[in-house]
Amino acid sequence: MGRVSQAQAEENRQRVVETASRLFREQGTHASVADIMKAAGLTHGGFYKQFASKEALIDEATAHAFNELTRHHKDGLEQHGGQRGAAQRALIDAYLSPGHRDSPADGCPVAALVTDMAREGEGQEARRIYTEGVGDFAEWLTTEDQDGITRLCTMLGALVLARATNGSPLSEEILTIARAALTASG
Amino acid sequence: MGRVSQAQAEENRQRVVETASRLFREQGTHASVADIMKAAGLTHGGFYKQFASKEALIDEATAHAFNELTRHHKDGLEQHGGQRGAAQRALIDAYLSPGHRDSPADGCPVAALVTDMAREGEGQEARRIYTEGVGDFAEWLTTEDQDGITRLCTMLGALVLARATNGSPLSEEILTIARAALTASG
DNA sequence: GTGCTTAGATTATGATTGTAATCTAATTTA
DNA sequence: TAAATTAGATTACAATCATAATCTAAGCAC
Repeated sequence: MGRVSQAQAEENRQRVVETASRLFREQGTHASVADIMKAAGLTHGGFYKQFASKEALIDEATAHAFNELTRHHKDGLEQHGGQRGAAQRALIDAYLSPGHRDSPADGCPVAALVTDMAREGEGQEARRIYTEGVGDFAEWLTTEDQDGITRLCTMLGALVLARATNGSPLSEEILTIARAALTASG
Repeated sequence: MGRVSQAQAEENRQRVVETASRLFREQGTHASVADIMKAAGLTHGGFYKQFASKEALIDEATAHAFNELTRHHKDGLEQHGGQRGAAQRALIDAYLSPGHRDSPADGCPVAALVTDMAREGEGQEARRIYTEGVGDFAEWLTTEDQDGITRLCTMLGALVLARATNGSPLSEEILTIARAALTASG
């Protein structure tokens, strides 16, 4: 195939970013350019017409995932009529659900990318975005009587541990116990 | 060079396992066979004289790291004259120290491998060992008034988040706040 | 509508990967 | 000590990777 309209091209580019954002969360940033392009319905050679490098895509895909996360938090707050406490409790329940554990691709990027970011170079834009996102998430989780950072650590730790032990009874236990601990205190 | 004594060969093999155990924690299980062998002072071609596959090495290296962890816990308990509470407090302080954050290679395998294990196939021996290790660690952290699983989630979450945000002030904050939260309650 | 431009397909490149065969020198074993 | 064995080095292989040049058909400006 040859050329495509500007609008179509922009839509395709956006689909690549979305697809990458999902595959990176699912497989890590080692997910190959070829796989991403194929999953987006394109061929790998065309990639460099739209992106300067794979690193640039990682940056954009990370930003995209965190924008989604912010929107998700906003929506949650709206759905509970602006009541922060209720929205937080609902978030915790969803965060520590088997569904979220089993679908990292469209789940929390803080959890899905945590190890990839730790291994990324310190100068990467993706890391900057990630760090900013962690701060925002922690702030969002803060209540009068409990710190958001601690709550985030417990939630995230439980989720990644439940994923790593998935398939064993321990995985379910982790989700249940962490949910109880988090909803009891805050 | 040609052959080497059985004792030397066994020592070399063990060094490969130790080196792999460190590199996997530092770089993930994507660390290449060639890199591991080079770091162990050998050439990559000889690898398959000692190991059936890379997967077999991942299994052995994971087991090795968890044996180290168990020994570390035992030593900690001994150093505090068998007083569980004191040993636990010391462990938490060390776990959430900048030193541990900055040295994943000889740090906790539960934290370092968490994402790799989540992405590993469910049939892998390494996953079985990992899951078992998580259970042991949680049990070790249990007190009369607090569940070990929750404490482990908070500790591990804080460590991996501090690593992912390393270089920013938030990273230090995460360590400090999580340490305070964990030592206050238990 | 003609021609310039370009998104995406095709193909190529050099690096790196896991795996394996072959070689060689030294250790075993007989 | 001579023969059989084998740990590790060398080399090779097919697959996969990020990147890039080239091709081509269609959009777009004139």
